[in-house]
Amino acid sequence: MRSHSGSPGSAMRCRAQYNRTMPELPEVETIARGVNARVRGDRIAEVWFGSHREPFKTPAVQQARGLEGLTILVVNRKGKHIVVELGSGAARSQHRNKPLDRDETIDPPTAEWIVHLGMTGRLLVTTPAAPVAAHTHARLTLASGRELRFVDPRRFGRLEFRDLREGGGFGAPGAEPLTIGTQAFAALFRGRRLAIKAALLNQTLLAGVGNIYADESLFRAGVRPRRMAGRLTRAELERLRLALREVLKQAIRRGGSSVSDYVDADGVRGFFQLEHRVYQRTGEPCLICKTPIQRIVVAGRSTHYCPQCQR
DNA sequence: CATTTCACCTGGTGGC
DNA sequence: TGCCACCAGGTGAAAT
Repeated sequence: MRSHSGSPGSAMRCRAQYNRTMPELPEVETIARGVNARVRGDRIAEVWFGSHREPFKTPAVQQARGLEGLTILVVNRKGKHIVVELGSGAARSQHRNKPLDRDETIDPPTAEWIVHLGMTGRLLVTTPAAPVAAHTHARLTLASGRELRFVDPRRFGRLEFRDLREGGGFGAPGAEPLTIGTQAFAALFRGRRLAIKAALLNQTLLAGVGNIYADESLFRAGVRPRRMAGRLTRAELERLRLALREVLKQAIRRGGSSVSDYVDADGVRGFFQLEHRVYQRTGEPCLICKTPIQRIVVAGRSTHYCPQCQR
């Protein structure tokens, strides 16, 4: 057993280890927007799947068969999932010269391609000639000549194909943190006996919050990560809701400017690191009160907080 | 049922 | 130089 907390060496090691932000709600939102801008309206001409084992929720053969020939109507986000709406594209020609808004579809979708990036997944739009990165698991050749590629070294990502004629569309189980209201937010945690941090990470309650934004929002709300969720006061819950919304919005704003870098190149880089007030700042002084930031483990995840500012 | 723990997976890193 | 243990974390299954 080796303790980590407080050692400046370990904090630096952690930082150096990741030059890419984990895909949580803001990153997925940014990626979905970027990919949408590049591929909407394009037709999937040919599909290649590379992995033999199972990073896929739907078997690769079935996905390939389903995807080929369909037109990408729009790319959206639900929680941490990227949802690619697909249709026959039959009506496409009538609209060829008409600019499309993000949420406008040409015709009703007949299928969906769900992409979850896991920890290290990337969804890239490239030329077919672009070098194929290691751990490329899927390549969708588009009629325009571009390629949509799914790359995921750690294989925590998931790909799923849904035929909407056979079943319903994908719905994230949890509420959207950007739009949930005061009462509904409070109701999520009522009577719950687990740590608030664990509750924030539970995707069936809130969809899209991961380790970074859980820590950052708890810091901004002044709430300790280990507090029992059901024991938070109304005021604390409202502070948390607003802090979470604010921190996610801020990250999305920041991400917007780096979309082009991301989609064509190599990942979500430098999105939000500079804004981190507690995440991976173990041992460094709190930006408010100078108290060293503490690292503990909650719900099996490294958790960072200020013992002075968070009660 | 609610909650907790753990396996999955790879690359970067430090220690020896 | 090389080898190896450790660790990051989203998710879902298994355990409690």
